[in-house]
Amino acid sequence: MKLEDAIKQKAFKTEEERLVINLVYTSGWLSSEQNRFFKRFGISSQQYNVLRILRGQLPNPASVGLIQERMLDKMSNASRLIEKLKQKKLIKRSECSKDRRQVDVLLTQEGLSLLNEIDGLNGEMHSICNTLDLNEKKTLNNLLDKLRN
Amino acid sequence: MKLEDAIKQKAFKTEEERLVINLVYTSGWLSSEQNRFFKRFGISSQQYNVLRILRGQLPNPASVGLIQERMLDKMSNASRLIEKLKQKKLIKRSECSKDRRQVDVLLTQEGLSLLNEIDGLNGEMHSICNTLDLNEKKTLNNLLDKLRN
DNA sequence: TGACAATATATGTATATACATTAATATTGT
DNA sequence: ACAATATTAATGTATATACATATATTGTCA
Repeated sequence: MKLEDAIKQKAFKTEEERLVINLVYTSGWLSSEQNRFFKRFGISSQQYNVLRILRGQLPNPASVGLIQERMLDKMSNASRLIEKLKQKKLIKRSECSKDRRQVDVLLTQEGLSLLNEIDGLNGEMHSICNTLDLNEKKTLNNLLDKLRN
Repeated sequence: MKLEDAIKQKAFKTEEERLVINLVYTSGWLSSEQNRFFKRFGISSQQYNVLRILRGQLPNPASVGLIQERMLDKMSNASRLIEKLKQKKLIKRSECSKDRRQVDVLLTQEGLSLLNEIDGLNGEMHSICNTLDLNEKKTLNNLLDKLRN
């Protein structure tokens, strides 16, 4: 849906104003889509992000700090997400022997299985951008990179 | 910063995967930028959104439902945002005489003044997209519209 | 060594989102 | 008219983010 119709606004003063509002609106749309996808697995998209980071470190554990550093949103609170994932038995936590301030966080077999299950549905998750052809996806990727500079 | 460096991931399997992650990452980045901008005014970007919708209705009041409908993120909870804005004396609420289920929400003079103050800094708020030239902004606007279809 | 700074993680509080439910009021159909 | 249904807003609970602070441990340097 065109932005103006979606938020029932007639026009925007400048291209900049429209872009900022378009970005905010698209963020919300994306977040809804993502959460809807992950809901059937009983996790949030943020928790999925943590699980993927942990898989990327296998067979090694990861510290909370490393997870936080690699998270898509750097300001979020890895500590509490990890606590939730532990309650779901998708990860385990243990004291790091080399530095007792740190904790070793490691995927459980259950967590790994869940990731594998989700992998099988990656196509479905990525289908949210099916409205764009390959060139448009590349252009959008480049523009988003450039925007953040 | 390039996405791969930002989240310390070497490569993505497909353009779709990179795009989805890029969108999520850019959403978080944008949200941080926005909240940093609005912080000095003592409001959140979501509360600003509500104030703007109310100004758009002036001199008429708006119902909670109308606000919710026009919000950038449709799933958020207008009722509680309105309560926060009322505490800050930026809006006032009164029972709607035509339909006693509804409430009339109206900007106060204080709320209107705040919006005017923020208007003066619109340039600063929109400067987050200064890294793009006008054509790129137009292209990005179009691609975001198309993405959500 | 011993004081002080730096680091890693956890936690408290405030705000926002997601979803279900409740309460009051309005509308509809017979 | 009145019973059933729909609509509007508020609220309860769970999750996540933003920021400040607390606690334990490690590192540094005089």
